[in-house]
Amino acid sequence: MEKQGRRHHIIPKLFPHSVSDCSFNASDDGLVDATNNTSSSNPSIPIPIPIPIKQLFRQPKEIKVMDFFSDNNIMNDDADDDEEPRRQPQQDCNNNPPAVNTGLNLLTLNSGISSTSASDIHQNSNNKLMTSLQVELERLHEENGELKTMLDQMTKSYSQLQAQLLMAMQKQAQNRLREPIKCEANGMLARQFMDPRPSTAAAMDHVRDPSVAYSSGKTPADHEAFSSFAPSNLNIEVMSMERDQYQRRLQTNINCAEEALDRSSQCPGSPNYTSKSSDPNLFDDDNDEPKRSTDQEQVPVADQIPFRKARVSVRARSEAPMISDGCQWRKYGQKMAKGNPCPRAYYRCTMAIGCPVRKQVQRLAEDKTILVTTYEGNHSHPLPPAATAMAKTTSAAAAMLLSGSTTSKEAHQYHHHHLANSGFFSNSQLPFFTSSMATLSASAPFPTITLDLTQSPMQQFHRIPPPSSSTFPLPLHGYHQLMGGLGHPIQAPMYFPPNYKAPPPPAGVPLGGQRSTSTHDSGMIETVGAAIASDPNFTAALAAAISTIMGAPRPHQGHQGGININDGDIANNNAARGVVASTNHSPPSANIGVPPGSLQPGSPQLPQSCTTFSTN
DNA sequence: CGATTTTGACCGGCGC
DNA sequence: GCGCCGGTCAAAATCG
Repeated sequence: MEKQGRRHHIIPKLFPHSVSDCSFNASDDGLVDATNNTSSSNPSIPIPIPIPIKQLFRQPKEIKVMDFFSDNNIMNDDADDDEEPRRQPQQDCNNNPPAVNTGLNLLTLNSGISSTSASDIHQNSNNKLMTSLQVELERLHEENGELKTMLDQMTKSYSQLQAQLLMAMQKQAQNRLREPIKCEANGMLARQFMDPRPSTAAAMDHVRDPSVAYSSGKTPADHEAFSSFAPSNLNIEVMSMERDQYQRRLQTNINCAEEALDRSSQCPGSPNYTSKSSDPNLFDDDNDEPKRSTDQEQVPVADQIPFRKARVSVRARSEAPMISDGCQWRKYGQKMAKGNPCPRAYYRCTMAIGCPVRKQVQRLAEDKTILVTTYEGNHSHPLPPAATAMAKTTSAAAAMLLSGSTTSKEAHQYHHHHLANSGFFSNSQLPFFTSSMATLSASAPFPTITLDLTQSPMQQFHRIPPPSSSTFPLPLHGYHQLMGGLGHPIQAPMYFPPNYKAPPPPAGVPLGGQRSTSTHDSGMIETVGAAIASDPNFTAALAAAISTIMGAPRPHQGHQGGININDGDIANNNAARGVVASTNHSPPSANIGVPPGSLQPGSPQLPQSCTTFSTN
């Protein structure tokens, strides 16, 4: 957590007055105070910064900017200052020589003409005024165009984020089905670590969407109503208990989470900058009654669960101090973590001033060849292709995690019975992502999804989570955060309608073998494919997982022919061996010439560009 | 000389 | 209240 006192220290330095090219927020609540940022050229024109739509609509003063096209306001910079006597250009021209300095020095042209009559002077002054007004008009047109562009961008962003919310809502519905089993193993701890914002968002959609609607009150009757949402064969009691916690979070999230999270990581322009900033319908603090459940009651602050940021942790074998993920990072600290002889390095993204994304890099104490990179926050800037690929890949892995990442037998069964047949996010979508590759650690101080790219498929399949870290499917909350956490929007194919309901398990369809031909599957594959194909650096880590998994029996193999990835067919690539062979603890670059014998039988081959980790 | 890294100090959260 | 620990800051050092 950042120190508040120091934050205010830094903000002026990080956020200069000119923010036309900034897409981040400077205020603690994650929003730019547009009223305090006025253009130097024209105080009436708001700076073209990504102001949340809600704020735009809340600021009629700024909408009045368009009134500058009227003659009455042309010479009056402050359109709202009605008390100040307006200067009437025509009147001034009639009574006095033009006293308005237009800054164009138009008078000098006529200063030498002494024989001009009063009417000529009048006409000249009118011409000057017209010229100045035209200049002003053009300028305002340009600024208006910029504002329109901004609005369009925000509208697009809002649409994307709405899709995210819908998807999150659906995933949460699925998680609710999955939750009882998880609770058996993890108790109620899991929910505690969930990122609240998606919960809020999803809850909002629950209210809207009758397909997943359930009461958000806390009365026993509501418990029943909520429990009725779950299948009868589930642990209703646990669901109800969890719902209590969920509702507390919902309450507090509405009031506080956005602020808390935005303070930490959200920025306008960030993919996750949804929520209150870009969606006035969802997070209007003043007029959000229709968005909330009518029977909600305020939860005391004491009941509020501290909000924690979700993190994405990627494990990969690398001798390099840091794997390249396409972003620029600046190291700002290093600490010796307890229980690990290897120092933990702290980096922050420097691709944009004020980008809140940070990452930690540390080697595992158990295996120092494994590099653990933990990402936190949302980028406030466009990502380069490599970073986008990284994000896509991670999100794809997260999707796979959501599809059924569990380590318990029960959960697997449950996943198979209730989720795998849904057709979405089934394990068969991405054969190279086994369920246990991505896990969420409940023992971590933050909800952390861990993408383990270091283990062989059999290891992963039979992996037993360490006692200190229980694993369970990443709930929606974390997933939603994850999607934005790495600074990328959710891919369109990952969206499914809010009223979607998992179809009943088709008889005779093997579990996990259902091969959906929907665009969701193909979209997922494309997403991951693009990620793999476009990032030769992160591919190195990912290729390890791909190669090892594809080289082993796939219990949920249903995707014949593996993955088609653009022009790079992983199955025919060579270079995964380099990563696979990284288990020999040799520098990755030395793995290029690894004999085929070091590969697992059937290991795919990746381009040689994938054989090395790029180091920073 | 600017950018980046290093490193000790500081702060807040948390458990005892 | 105290100490531990994780995380961050910022001055100094280093790098390119």
